[in-house]
Amino acid sequence: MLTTIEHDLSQLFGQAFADNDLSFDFGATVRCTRPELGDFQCNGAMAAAKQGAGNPFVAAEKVVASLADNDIIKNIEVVRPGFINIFVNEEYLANKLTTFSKDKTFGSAEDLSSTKVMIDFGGPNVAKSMHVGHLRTAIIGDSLQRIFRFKGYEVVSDAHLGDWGTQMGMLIEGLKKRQPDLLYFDENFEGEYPKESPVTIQDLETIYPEESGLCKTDEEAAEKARQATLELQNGRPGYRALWKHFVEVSIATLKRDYGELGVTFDLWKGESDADPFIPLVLKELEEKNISVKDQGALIVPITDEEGEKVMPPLILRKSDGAVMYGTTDIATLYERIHEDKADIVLYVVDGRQQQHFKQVFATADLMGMDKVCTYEHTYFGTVNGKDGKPFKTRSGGVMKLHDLIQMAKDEARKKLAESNFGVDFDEAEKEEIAHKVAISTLKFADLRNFRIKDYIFDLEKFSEFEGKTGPYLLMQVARIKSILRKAKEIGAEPGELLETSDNERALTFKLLEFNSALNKTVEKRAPHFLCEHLYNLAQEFSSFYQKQHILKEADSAKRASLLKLSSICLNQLEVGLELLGIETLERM
RNA sequence: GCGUCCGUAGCUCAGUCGGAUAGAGCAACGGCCUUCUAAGCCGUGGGUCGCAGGUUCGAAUCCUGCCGGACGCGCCA
Repeated sequence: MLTTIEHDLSQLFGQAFADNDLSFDFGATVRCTRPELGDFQCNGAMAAAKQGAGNPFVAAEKVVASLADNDIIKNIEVVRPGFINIFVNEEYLANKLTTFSKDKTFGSAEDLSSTKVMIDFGGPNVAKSMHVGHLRTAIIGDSLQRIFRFKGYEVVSDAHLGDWGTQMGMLIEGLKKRQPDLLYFDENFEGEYPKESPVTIQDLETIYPEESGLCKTDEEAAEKARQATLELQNGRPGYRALWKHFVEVSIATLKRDYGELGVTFDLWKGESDADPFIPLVLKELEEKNISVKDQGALIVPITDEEGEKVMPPLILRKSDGAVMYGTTDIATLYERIHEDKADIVLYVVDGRQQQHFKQVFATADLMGMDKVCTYEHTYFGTVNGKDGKPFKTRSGGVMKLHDLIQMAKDEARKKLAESNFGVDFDEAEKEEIAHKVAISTLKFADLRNFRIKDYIFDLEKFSEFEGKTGPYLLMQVARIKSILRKAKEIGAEPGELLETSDNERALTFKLLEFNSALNKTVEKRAPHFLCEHLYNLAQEFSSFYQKQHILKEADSAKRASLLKLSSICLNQLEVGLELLGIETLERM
């Protein structure tokens, strides 16, 4: 079992506290906030004092005096009011890093394969092409699925297409207006419908916004769309056949867009797949007296313990009989629990839907689903433009994802052309570099911000290649690879890690922080902790490599050790970037 | 009106189950390429952590109130 230094020290100190009749938990030891004072610090004595253990300084000294013999601590000091500062010895440090580096996951994976996590992200809608609004859920969701798998969970991701709501009725009515003679609209038709779709994705992308706009002002058109939706849900054959074409055409395009981003899903299910479970859910809700009729609709009132209404109810059936997305969400959750046997379901969906998920989850709780499953709205903030309003193009339109990627690529190409590098690279490699740099820029710029907060994403940010960015990390990876290649050419290979020197100390500690960064990422479902770690790691390497010329090191054992340290660093950077969904380059 | 979230350097953001002197990137200024990739490294300046109370040996972090901003609020998703 691999244990971190923090863990080893916490055990050691915990025992010392226990030996003084104080709680073991006071032994919790963390990295020191002030590196010049120590590598690690234990603040337990002060916490103990608060709970009546007397003078914290005295308590700390007692604890230190009763520490067991160990090979970890080089130097220890008690500072008022009761801090215990620890320096660890160099040999222990090198051994620790050697042990961790031998594990593919740096000791962070656990056997969690019996816990099934379903991650619902993407949520693209049929007939709508991907735009910036879909960027966050795709990037964050994809990163989370990679991270949870890496940690050892069984993970299933689902795109959960928006394919069952009123927009389907709008599309049907919109198409009927344009091509009324299609046999899908003939109620008396009983033959086979064509395999070939009557519409392209371009058609759908034209029809949807027009109809959607129309329904906002034209009550008659809106009513027709609602009616068509209901008929579709009730199984009218022509509508079902048509709808299937809409979905297939859309998925093909979505797969292309997600492919460009490097995002994949295990399942391409949609709201419609929950349809068979809707009757089951409605029946159970009725039998348990959870649902009630109200103003012609079937609803679930959301109340607190006293029965006071705390928010609007969840609407299961509209007064016209059609179901809503809350209904399909409940039915989907039901399916995920009863069919898929999910233990945890994460919804990586915009924070503006918090109330909706509270309604859905409250209903699920009433049905007792919380007894067998944990469900969370892993929400994220809005992507805003420089004006603080949701991001738009200069002309005020919605920025398409594809265009966004092209812009980032153009900038990357420009930057590559300006630099001294890559002059001898062929066009294909330059193109690969431009693509990976562009994707890394977009992904890192998004992931480095704490999920739940809104953030400003302006055009300049796409072309930001300096500082705390994706390309910076790709650069460090390329540099280390280059060093290792050159080392190989002169016959130098990574070898055994020697006792950690002063210049390697910060880098070594940083490498050993991978675990806690990853655990925090998992615990909070927030990849920015991992981003922060990887950036700091890359910086530490840069700093280390600037101060010490590896290939010019005359002592071959020392050189082998430095190469080893570099290769561990490379490995951790590559593993970490992969968890963010960022692909690395051999050179750039 | 009710509810949710946010307010940290000129700008963009970390840090928030209480710890020591609040960090990073960008922008500004000053150094470093005949030396492993300068998309880099080293350094300088820059802060009433929205405001006011409270709890504590100790508060950006916890509690209360206020101010400012974003978002959501029965038959769209």
